[in-house]
Amino acid sequence: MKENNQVSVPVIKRLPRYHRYLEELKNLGIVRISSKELSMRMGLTASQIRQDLNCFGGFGQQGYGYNIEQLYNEIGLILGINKRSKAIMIGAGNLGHAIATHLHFENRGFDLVGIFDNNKNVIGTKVGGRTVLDADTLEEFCKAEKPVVAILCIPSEYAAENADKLVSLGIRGFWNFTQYDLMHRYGDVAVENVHLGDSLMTLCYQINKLSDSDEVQK
Amino acid sequence: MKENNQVSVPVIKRLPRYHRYLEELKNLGIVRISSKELSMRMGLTASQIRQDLNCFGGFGQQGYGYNIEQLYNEIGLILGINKRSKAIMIGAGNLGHAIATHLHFENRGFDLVGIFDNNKNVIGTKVGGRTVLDADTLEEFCKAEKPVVAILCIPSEYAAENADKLVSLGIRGFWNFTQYDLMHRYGDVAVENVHLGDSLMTLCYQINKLSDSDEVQK
DNA sequence: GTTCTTTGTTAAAAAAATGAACAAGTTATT
DNA sequence: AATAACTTGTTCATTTTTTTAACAAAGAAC
Repeated sequence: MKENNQVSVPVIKRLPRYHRYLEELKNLGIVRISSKELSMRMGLTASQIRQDLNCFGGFGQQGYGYNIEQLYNEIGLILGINKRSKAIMIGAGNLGHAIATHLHFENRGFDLVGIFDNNKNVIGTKVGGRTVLDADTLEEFCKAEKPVVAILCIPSEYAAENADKLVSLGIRGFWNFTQYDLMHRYGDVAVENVHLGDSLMTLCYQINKLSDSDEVQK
Repeated sequence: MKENNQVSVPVIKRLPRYHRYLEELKNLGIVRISSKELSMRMGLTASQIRQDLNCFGGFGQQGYGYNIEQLYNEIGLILGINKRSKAIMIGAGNLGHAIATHLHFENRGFDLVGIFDNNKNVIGTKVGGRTVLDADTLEEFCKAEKPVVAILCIPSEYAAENADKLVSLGIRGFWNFTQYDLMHRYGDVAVENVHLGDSLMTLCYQINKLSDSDEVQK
């Protein structure tokens, strides 16, 4: 139970995965689980699980293990997904459209309260039950609604100017789908990048490495 | 120049980022750059850049630095994005549609040669200039075309069965957009996960941590 | 030809992640 | 009630990764 000092990023990144596995176990009707059993299901070590969880508190009991529903809720609390921070989306193109309709924001701590675009053909259309708003009304909207997170689904070349403007309008975090690197640009602004192009290139490297080693074996 | 021993994953994950910065510099017409200058632009140390690049070979020259175009090409070669591995997409829903039309596969080492779905309403429609094929013809298609990578844009509950089948049909890598954890399931199969839900939860954590520390300051 | 720059490389130190071990508390069994 | 079997929280050790520093060697600039 050491909430005082900062928890490392890799630990945080593992929390959603724990959450997913616990949800599945919960839905299977299983009540308790030991770190050992969970570790085997998840492909980790029991030690790592116990240490990860212990960054936030002792949720288990000796001889018993962890109560699945309780641990599931605790991790939800740690992640803060029970709160509903307001999010807006900038860019309602192909990708924005898919993100807006595909993701369950409400299960992950957010409310998607506005979708903006500057394309006259898109403004006014419905995306996942929400009407796409004119980007010109963004400032007005932000002053009224005070969203904290912006989802950037715009071409990379417009990322910097949009991000600067959004920060000035009170945005405190970005879900960044552009290639542009927002990190290190602002002080106290959270940035979560989804660089799909980078991800695809990484896969490319892995594939080529596999076929290289195939050739070596022959 | 130590190509013998395995290069660590974090290094590989940084390569696409170097590639992006170099492309930008190239487009600006800049010819050469030192590790020091690049480090300042990218928010890294010069030492780290030199060490990363040196995993693959000596691409620079003392007193000169790196030739941007050459380094750009070298990193492309390392990643293998000049080859064109065949990829297929499974699932042409919202997300699949967006991925297929939004990403430039051909710049990242892949050719998207087939898109499959089992929804009769989607089969036969065009997605990014490609006709969506019937999932029932997948086996036949794979035997003829021999794709190496599958992009999974299907609901998580169908991920396991589809992945097993695809591996048996010769697929050697997955770009996995489902929540399902494919890792550790097969031996020599590359998996690149894009867990959007996890990413959003991580952002949620960061946002809440920021506002917590705001409250502490007050 | 001298000075300046900057790499590739090695080494060392620091930080972070992972794994092993165990006392102490809980549950199950006899 | 006593004993055995489990399993956590926690500490310590190991491994991995990152960071930093240093410097000979080689090209660039003047």
